[in-house]
Amino acid sequence: MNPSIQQLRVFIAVAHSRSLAEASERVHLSQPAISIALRKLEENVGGALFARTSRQLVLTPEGDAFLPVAVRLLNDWNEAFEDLNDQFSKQRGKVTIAALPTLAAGLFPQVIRLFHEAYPRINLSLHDVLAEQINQMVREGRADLGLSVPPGDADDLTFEPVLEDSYVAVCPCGHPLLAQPAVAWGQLAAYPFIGINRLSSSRQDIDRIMQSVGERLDILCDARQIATVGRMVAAGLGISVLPSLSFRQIATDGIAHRPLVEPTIRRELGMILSRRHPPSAAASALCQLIRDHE
Amino acid sequence: MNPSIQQLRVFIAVAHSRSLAEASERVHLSQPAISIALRKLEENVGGALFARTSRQLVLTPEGDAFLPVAVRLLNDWNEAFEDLNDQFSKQRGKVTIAALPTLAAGLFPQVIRLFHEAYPRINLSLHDVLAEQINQMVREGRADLGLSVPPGDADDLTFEPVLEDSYVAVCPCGHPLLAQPAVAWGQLAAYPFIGINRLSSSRQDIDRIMQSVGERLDILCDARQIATVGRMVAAGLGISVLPSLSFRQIATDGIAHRPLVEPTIRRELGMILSRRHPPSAAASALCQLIRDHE
DNA sequence: CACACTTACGATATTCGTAAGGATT
DNA sequence: AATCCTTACGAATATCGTAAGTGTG
Repeated sequence: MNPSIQQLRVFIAVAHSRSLAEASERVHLSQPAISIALRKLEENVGGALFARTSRQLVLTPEGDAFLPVAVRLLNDWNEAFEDLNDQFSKQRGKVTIAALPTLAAGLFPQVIRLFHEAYPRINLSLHDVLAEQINQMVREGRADLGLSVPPGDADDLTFEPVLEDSYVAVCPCGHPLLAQPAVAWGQLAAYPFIGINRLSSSRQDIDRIMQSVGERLDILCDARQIATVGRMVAAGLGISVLPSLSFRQIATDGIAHRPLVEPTIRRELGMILSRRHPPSAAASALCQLIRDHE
Repeated sequence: MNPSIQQLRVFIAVAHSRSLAEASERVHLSQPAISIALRKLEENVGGALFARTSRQLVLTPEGDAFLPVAVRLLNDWNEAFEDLNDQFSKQRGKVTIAALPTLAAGLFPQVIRLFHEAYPRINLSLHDVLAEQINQMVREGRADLGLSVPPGDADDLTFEPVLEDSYVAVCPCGHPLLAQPAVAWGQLAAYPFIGINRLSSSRQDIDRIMQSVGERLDILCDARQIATVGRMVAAGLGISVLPSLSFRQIATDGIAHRPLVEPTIRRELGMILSRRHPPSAAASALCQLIRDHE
């Protein structure tokens, strides 16, 4: 009662070759199979697509008018499913990532390179934004994947830890704090401090910890870019605290770092996914690569 | 290995209702059938279209992107086959007829009315042209059907007789020939003659017959329109010969007719079809109606 | 008789519905 | 307990290939 894709393929092959025998080779079917498929199709549409003369087939006017429609139908069909298949076989696709600047610059270059080698035709789009925006983008489906600190109370987001980072004190060379193997958080209050963006997750961590040890930073100024913090410290304006991953990015002559202790803070970093928006195949592949990376 | 139309239907129904149970009602299938069809489709395309959470289904990004494509695919599919079905069920279509002017005006009005009553949505297009042009139009597929005299030596045309006509002598009232019950061809030569277009099949018939009886018409003039012939005869300019079908069309006061004998000619009229171009369903229906008409 | 399409028939695959089995609210 | 999805299984259907049949050049 219902025409099938296969019947459409048969019709097109027969119409183009005007012969069942030749069509059977194109479609990789036996000649009788072609004959029957064509007959079934004609029963389905309620009339003859071909006029059977003695030894050859001729398209009826209806068949002739239907042929281009059938070709378009089949092409659209194939194209649609090839597209879909490409996406699932990760030969095509797009992944949008929202990552903390620290991770965007720190973890990303290596991961991106590996991913691009594995799936060269998948497009990667990276947004380096702050933690709250990351949560929002993942929540709204504007990003497939977030790379950030745990999202806290958001029950529509999942967090999967990937690596742990720690905070380090960053000082200009020759600074007294560098004489120690490690620096206690409480000691930071004694020096001018170069802060990073108050909205950033690390800054909020830092403020919270200082509060918990009962001290207050002597903040000289805040910078939005980590590199700026590095240069200001190198210039001797003050000291700072950075996640060690961030420090690695700006490590240059003139500054040095010491681990921060009392308390020793582990900063958990990982992947954020939405519960409401399932990950695409490409995004899942990237997640798996990130998991396997460490 | 190959997705099916039914699987596409299921996918769309599930995507729109976000529930297998509800989709099963739309598609008129059992719930397990929906579940399996969806799973098969996902196997076919190589990835998940839905993310199965505890009790509800959520489209994956791939499924979400595919949904509008699937809808378009299915709509195109349905539309194409509905069109085709309409053509075969004669609910739509077009028939182009090439007919001799005699038949176009004589046979046609009744047949057209019957056909249009039976198949109101089929478009009829009529070309009243001469016999040679009819043959050419049918041969080239520009007309589905010819209504004419037998096409002679054309082996790519078929002729099916429908009715026979005879020739009549047409005279103004009071003309001496009207005194007889029938007129012999040989008697025509004695009076001024109003001819019809030399290229028309009836004229060629007439000339041939006159030659065979060894007489020559005294041709006053030729007219292209049969109505013109009628008026000229009525005006007393001369007599004429017309197929009786044609005479009926122009029968008015002032002219009368008598059958032509010696020889008694039967003019065969019928349908011309192409051997190379099979008739459309609509054209076949018209042919059948014409056959049944007499 | 060779060629091209059709029919016949048995084997395989797909699809469906009923019934039973989880899992979640 | 109720709801929803999944799995299991037997039946109906569809599709295919081999083989035999039909008709034309």
